[in-house]
Amino acid sequence: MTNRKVRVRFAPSPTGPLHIGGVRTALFNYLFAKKHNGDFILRIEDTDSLRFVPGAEEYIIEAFRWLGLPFDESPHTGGNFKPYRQSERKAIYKKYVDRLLEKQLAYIAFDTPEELEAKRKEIPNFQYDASSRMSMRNSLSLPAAETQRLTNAGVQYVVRIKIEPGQTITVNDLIRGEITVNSSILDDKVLYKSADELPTYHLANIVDDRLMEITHVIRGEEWLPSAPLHLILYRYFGWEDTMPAFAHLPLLLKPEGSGKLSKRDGDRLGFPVFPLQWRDPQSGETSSGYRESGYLPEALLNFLALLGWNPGDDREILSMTEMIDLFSLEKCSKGGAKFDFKKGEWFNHQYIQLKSDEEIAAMFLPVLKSHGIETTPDRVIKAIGLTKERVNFVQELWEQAGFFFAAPATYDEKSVKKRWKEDSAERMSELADVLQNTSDFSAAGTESTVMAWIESKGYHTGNIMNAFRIALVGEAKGPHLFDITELIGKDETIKRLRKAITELK
RNA sequence: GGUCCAUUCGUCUAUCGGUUAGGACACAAGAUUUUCAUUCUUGAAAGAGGGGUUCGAUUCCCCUAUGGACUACCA
Repeated sequence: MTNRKVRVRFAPSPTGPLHIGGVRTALFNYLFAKKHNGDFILRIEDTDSLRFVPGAEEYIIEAFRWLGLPFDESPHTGGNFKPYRQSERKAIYKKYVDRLLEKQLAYIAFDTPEELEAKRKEIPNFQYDASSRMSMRNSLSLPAAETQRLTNAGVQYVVRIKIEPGQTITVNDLIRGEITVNSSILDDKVLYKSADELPTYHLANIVDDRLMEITHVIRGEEWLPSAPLHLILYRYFGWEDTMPAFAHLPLLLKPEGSGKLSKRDGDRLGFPVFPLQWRDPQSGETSSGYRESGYLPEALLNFLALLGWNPGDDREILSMTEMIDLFSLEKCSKGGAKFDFKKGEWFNHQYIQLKSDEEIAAMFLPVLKSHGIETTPDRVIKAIGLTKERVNFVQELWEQAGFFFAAPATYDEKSVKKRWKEDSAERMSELADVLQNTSDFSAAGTESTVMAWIESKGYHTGNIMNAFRIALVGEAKGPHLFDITELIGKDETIKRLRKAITELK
């Protein structure tokens, strides 16, 4: 087992958009695989025909493409272990179900959902197991001929695993150590449904992991309670020698209060819980996505990686190669992590600073266009160089740099009240004249001209400059004033001064 | 209810028996600045509680409390 090639899988169920917790699970799988030069596989677990949502699989594929986590094998990229969609593996599962039945490690049960529900109402804490199975309708309690008659008649049934009570089951978890339970607390889980000829998760999971030669199962903590069942299944099949190692990741929790992270939290606090925007085909309801909210995939991944894992030192900004290099399951924490989206915003800020002005400009161009701005790439790049350090998201660039491309439509009331003095209109008028006669309109040239003028007149620098800023920007914000004048140019600068003079008086 | 898992600043975390318990986000103050930000500096901020083991426990064990997951013919 030690010399087997590392192979891990991410196995989502196409029942809706990918949850951010799922993205993190996938990321950890990816990091682990790449760290060990192994394979990262996508397997679509669509064994629940009732909950299938159209478009969900495409969403998953698109999300991973955006995130930049390529699969070595998947329903779309193919591979040596196809098919990778469980609904296409029906025949395979049937074979293994029959094997369990033959070895009498599983049995056929005819109890209908209604009967089971009635039973649960009748008996508190009812469990379908060794203590109760003989009083139910199944191939263990019924005469063989009757079982035969019912199946022949096409009566729907399920196959249940036959759990031997009183056994001590110990599962070794790479993150948590040994977990021991008594098999008596396990119930005879359904492995297969005749209704759709599909297995349930538990059976499909074991069979596929075996057949696909998965070496490590890295999944969320919600699977911990069923790990003993999976171990028993491996034993029943006689596959314990190649059984994958298990690692159960801590859960992502609500930012405040208690409970696991849900879509509602995102709506309430204003952050996405899905990588991409999702429109529910049933309700038509739209949920926001990280991509549409302006997150850079690298930033999202870096942020997510540090929720439940640390590199072993104080570094926080880590490239994908660094994360792969440093990753280890031993460094994963055991406790759940509250989702601090504020820190996610900070990560995005950091990654925006890491990008070149050209790259950011390319992302900002559509935003400008949406505001009806036509301009040259060169101007956009320069404007971004002056403003990107102020923003967490590309979209915010409009607030911080929009005035480079359009004169203020309105003037911020507060700023005007505080900075636009009684004599401001008069001073700005004089300033406009001074600028009109300035030949060198570079930032340095304009600055020395204006400063000399202020000094010669004995004006208060702050008063002049603040009023000037309001005229150009519309409020008391923005980068160095003469960087703005240089970029918007002489004509526009003077035009904005005149406009402010008439509008603010 | 039962089973399992977890528990260090508000949050993410470091610490693998001996530390002034470190870093980051958020927060506060200060510096810088012609504005607002950024940036920089500084500050406040933690071992759930109780028993053990030990010369010595945040660290190991037990109990309690709290939180979480699971308990479907869902994954």
